[in-house]
Amino acid sequence: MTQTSAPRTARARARDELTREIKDVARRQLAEQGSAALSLRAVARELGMVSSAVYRYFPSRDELLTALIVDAYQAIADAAEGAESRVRRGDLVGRWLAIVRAMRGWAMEHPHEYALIFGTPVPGYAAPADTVSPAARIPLLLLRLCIDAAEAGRVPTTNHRPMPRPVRADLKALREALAPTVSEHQLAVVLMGWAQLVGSISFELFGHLHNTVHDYESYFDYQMRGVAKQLGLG
Amino acid sequence: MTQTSAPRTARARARDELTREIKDVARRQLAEQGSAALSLRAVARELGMVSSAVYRYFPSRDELLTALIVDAYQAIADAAEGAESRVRRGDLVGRWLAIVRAMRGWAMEHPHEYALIFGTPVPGYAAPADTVSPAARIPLLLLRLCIDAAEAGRVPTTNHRPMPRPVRADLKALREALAPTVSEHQLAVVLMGWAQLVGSISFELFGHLHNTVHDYESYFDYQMRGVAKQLGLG
DNA sequence: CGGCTGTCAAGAGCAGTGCTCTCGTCTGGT
DNA sequence: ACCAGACGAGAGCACTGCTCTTGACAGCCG
Repeated sequence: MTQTSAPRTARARARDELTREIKDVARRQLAEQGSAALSLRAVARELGMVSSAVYRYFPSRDELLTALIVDAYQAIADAAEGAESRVRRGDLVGRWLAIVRAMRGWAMEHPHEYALIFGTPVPGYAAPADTVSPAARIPLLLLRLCIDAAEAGRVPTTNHRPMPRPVRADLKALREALAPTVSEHQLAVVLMGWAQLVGSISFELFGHLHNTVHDYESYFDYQMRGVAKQLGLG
Repeated sequence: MTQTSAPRTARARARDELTREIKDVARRQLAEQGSAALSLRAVARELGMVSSAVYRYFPSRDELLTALIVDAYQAIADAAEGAESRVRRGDLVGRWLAIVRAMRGWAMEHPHEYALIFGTPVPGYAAPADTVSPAARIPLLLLRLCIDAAEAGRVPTTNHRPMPRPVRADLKALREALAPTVSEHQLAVVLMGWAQLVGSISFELFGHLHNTVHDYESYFDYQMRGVAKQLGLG
């Protein structure tokens, strides 16, 4: 019953290792040609095994894809958290910029994996429960940032527009579940900031700014500084 | 050499009709199961022909998909333009809301077609030139709206942040090519508004607001009114 | 230590895909 | 009336995800 990192039996060790190898090869193929081109048979071929053997480790192609999705969520969240942690906690704008730049950087380095988690959901595929907690890491990171901002006395600059009742109700429930100390307005602003962040990266990555903007990085920075201002970070 | 709407020969007429039928069936299959499930063979089967015959009309599956993409761009632009045209031209916020609501409505009715044009680009697929002009229709519509706003003396509410030199250069080139009368700042704001609009619809459609927001329509309206304010529409 | 049980890789096979090539047929313009 | 070109049908190739069966091996219990 020892849950140590070293698996008990040689069989179990081999199984873990092979599972990891399959994921690694799959991730490489995914990175090179995109999710649609990810083929279980091709993975098996590259590993020198037969396709049916892979099914001992992943019951279906979708299952393998889900494992990669979870990994991708973790990887981009690691990048964001890592970058943010290296900034002085009092520097709110710096923390925000660290997060968004890390996300954009990761997305540029792993476009297909980014597309896997923030692009069109794969057809007829419903995200399993395993994905929701990794997916929430960055939003929660942003929320903590805004809580710190609130504690420092900073509030969103957007003039307080009247909020429709159903929106207020949704945000109230969310607030009570996640962060009782922030206001509905702050939550609304952070949610919009999150959408704007992901939308911005996707826009660039999916080519919607082609022939429109050329210095993407400057434009992204400019845009994200604007969002930081909206968030009331500085 | 008569370029009339009625095709010359019976053969040409049959060809046009069949081309249209193929697109219709393909669009239906696309709407039902998404782009990945679009199969030339299935389309052929439904039309009572053999798969190779379809290749007389579309040289490849990608070519058929491109035709559907162009149609989708035109359809959503038609919806947006139609809705906007029914609003009094002096009502700037009304025109903006008409456009964004029409876009969202069309997206909800045709999620897979929306995903085709605003989601992850299909793997290894470079948008052909035929798509760029239909794709630009809505951005240009928004630009005209902002020009009207400028003529009415309305300017973006965002306090004029310093704009990095490369961003200003990009926007200057864009401005001179499209709308010499607007300022770089207005252009920047309309570009961000466009990104926020598409990002917002995609976020909802791709399920990123699951368990977060429940009354999507109210939230969307609330958010888009905020963007209207940023755009300086009212 | 021996046998039983469950895991494993391998192979064959099914149904489906995009796409190509060939082969008759029929049509439209000369 | 003829003939090039368009057309539909069919066979076939290489590929996919996935299932089932078969035989070999490892790990556990008596």
